[in-house]
Amino acid sequence: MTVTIRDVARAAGVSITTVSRALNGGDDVGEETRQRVLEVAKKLNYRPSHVARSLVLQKSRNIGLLVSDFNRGGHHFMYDVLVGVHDKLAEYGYDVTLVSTNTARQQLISYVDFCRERSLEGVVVMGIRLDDPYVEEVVESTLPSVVIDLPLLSRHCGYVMTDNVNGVRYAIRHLVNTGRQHIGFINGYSHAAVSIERLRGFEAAMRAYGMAYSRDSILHADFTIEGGAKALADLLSRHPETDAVFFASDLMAIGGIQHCKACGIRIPDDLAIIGFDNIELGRFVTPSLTTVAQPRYEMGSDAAEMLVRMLQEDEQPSGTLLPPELIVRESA
Amino acid sequence: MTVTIRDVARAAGVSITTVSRALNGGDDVGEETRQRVLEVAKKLNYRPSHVARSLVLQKSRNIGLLVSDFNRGGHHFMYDVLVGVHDKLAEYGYDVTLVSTNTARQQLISYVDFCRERSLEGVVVMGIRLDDPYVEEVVESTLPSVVIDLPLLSRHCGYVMTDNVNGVRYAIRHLVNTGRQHIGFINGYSHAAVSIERLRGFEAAMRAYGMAYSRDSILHADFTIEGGAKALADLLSRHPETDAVFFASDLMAIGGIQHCKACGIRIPDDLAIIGFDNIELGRFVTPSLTTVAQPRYEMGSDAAEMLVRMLQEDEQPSGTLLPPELIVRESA
DNA sequence: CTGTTAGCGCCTTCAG
DNA sequence: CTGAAGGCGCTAACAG
Repeated sequence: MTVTIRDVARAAGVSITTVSRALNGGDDVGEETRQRVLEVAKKLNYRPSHVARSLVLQKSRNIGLLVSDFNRGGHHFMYDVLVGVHDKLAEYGYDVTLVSTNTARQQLISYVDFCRERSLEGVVVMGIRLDDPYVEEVVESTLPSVVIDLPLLSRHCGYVMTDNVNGVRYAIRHLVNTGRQHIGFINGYSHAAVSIERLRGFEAAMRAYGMAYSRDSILHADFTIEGGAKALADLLSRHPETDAVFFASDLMAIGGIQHCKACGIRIPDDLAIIGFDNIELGRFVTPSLTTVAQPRYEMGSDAAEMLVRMLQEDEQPSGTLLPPELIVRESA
Repeated sequence: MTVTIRDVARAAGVSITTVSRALNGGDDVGEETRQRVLEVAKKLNYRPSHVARSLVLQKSRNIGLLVSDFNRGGHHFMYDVLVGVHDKLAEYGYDVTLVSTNTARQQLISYVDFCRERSLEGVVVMGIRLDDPYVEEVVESTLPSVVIDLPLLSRHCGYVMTDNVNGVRYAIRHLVNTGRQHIGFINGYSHAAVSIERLRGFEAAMRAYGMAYSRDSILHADFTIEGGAKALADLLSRHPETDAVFFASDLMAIGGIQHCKACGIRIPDDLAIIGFDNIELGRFVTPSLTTVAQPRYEMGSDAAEMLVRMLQEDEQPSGTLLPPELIVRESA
């Protein structure tokens, strides 16, 4: 049925060894022998078995893409990252196997064991939260890994994420440059890693641009539309003088827009609004949303690249911050 | 380094064979022997190598998820389907490997050969178009496959897609039930498979509900927002009496909404609008979009299920139509 | 009930 | 330059 290296050897009248060498570019094969082998291999449409090769080489050239909480939202983000990971890995000749924490949990085995069973050489992790029980495993295991969007760093674990601090700074700078005086900030869950960074970015930027702000013009919401609307209502009741608000996510910002519409607040005339994430939706709301974009595809491909270097060049993992981009639309 | 079956055998004082049997639930092992083996295996944290097992069993328990045109538009569609495929396959103990047509093309090998190299037992195909050169290969190869959203059927190839005809019918029925008299239809590319079905559905539904319509109240656009807006303008200039329009995609429908806003046409009072796809965006536009939803996750998991049955029960592939759902919001 | 033997398809010393 | 032999980790007859 399937044609193996043995069939090629027989048809070419040489040994299996010679076929292996000819196909893998060994320099110790006669030129005409090699040609003959190549021809035969092609005629027979021979495909070397990756499984057999993996077994003997003890390398699978297969990398896991661990998705924590697979079926939760966050689609835009995940899909783009996934494509970036895949493309880069394919470029280097690695396959990618989908791994979900759910599956491992079901089978009651650790994710590292899950990967070991499959001889995965490394893992790109995405969608994981700081309070996820897997975090410890990822950081401490010797299985090479690169985490996306969470600053986990260890001997075998690197990360790639957006430079949140600068992302926030770009937004604030834009608001300052367009003459805003009273800038509020609606952040996400206070314990989320990105929230902490974005808060840091906000404070740093406000200081850097010489803007005063009070502690209670910084609110927290839950990353949802409703939460954003409610938080903005809150903020405005405390500080009616507010003329600009930076939201730590687009969804919350859109909630803010809806609130303004309902209250007759004009955007951006009365109030400027900037979000964070650049979800597709932002282009289509009215007014369209000014936002800070994360380079999703690049985050994936850079993570993949780091992992490959760890694997092939034995490079140390590191933390990479990717530059965000301010996308100016109508809302600010 | 890694603990193999041999280590377990030694530690338990039995032969490799016995370990294999004990672990795989063979009934020809003494109960106490089995217990001892299991204990030792657990203590050593032994994990059987899938690679080795694949080689000897000639089964990889690995399925490819072929994504045509990977980096094209950020399809939420793709992501949901992908998750559905993964979950179902994981349930049955299959791994899923990402395969993109780009990669195969780059390596100048057919996608079937690509899968053969990796010993993939079958493939779920998504994002492929009727005019894709891979279609022929998918249909004719003996590699078991299930295609999503394209009715390809052969000895080794089944499909899962949304029942477009009924989806359209639900939309039309809703318009009729809410008293609309002059219903227009803005379809997608005329050669796209789904467009053909949706047209069929439209005509059948109009007939079934006794609604008159003229040929030129059926237009084609290109699935984009701009295209939808333009097509609607066209339609209304030809048929000013139109009081409802069904769009073959949400994006086009949103274009329609924008056009109406620009022209002062009130939705749904003057004109009812229904889309197709249930993209996330639809919930957030104003007015929010009534639309026909496809069961994306189920499409993925059903496709996976069919494939598993083809593999395990040697079942014939078939064509499955999944029921769509009308989601009524403000626009109609 | 248990161990021995023979591979799965491939790569890699080690001898010619 | 080429081939023979051994083995990667595991399973499956075939004997005891």
